[in-house]
Amino acid sequence: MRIATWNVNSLRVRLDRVLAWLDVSECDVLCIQETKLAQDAFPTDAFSELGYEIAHYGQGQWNGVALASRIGLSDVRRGITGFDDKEARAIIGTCSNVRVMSVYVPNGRSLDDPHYQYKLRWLKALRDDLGFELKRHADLLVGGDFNIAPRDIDVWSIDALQGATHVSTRERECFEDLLNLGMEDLFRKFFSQEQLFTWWDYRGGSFHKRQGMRIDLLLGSASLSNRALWTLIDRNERKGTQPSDHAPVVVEVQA
DNA sequence: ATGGTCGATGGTCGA
Repeated sequence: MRIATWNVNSLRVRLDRVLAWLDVSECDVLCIQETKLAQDAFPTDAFSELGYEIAHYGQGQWNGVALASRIGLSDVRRGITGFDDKEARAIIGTCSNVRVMSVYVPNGRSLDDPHYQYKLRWLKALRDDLGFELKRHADLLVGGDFNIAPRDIDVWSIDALQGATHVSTRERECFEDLLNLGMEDLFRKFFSQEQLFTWWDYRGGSFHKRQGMRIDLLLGSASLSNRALWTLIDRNERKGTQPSDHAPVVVEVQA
């Protein structure tokens, strides 16, 4: 069973690339972020032609998360339980007995911005919701754009990012709280190296300067993590015509 | 070569 996460930064612009990538990557489940589409505007037919069912939580021009699955998709829930969120940032469903959530964690903007407080509150609500899900589903996977680099080795230069979001202590503590539920950062189960990234800013040629961050993550519960076989970041998808600023991340799990 | 890039939008804002 192959599961991936990808912040596509507008599915309207990225549709052909996403479909082409699904065709070659042979993913069973894809967690999508930043569809930037209204709920009913998702191009469901294009995905069904490839054999994927869709569950979309759309908002309009911002945010928007979705699940695409070719191994079944049931018990879908939108948003985070007990958290009154105006933004479409989380959707969960069951794909062949694995509970899969696609999340788009708030950016935070800057440490003194109200959006940063929203980010911290959002992460605490996510922790509570995942605790709830873990009681019912031993096999849980959360894929998404976390907008957090878990450790200093996950950014191109910690010195250049002093005082910025994505690396601050408080948000990293919130991320650790997710792991403390019994979740594992699956990429780090296989790779300990630094300078391995999933996102590169469009500005200033960051990709070619190798200035990025690892903020797109796949978290697996213990029972799922134990069956993880391999993982990769498909950084080729950051190249070519009209790429997203994020690369997809894939994990293969023993069925 | 006096300049940051995209995508939503149709003013700028968000990332």
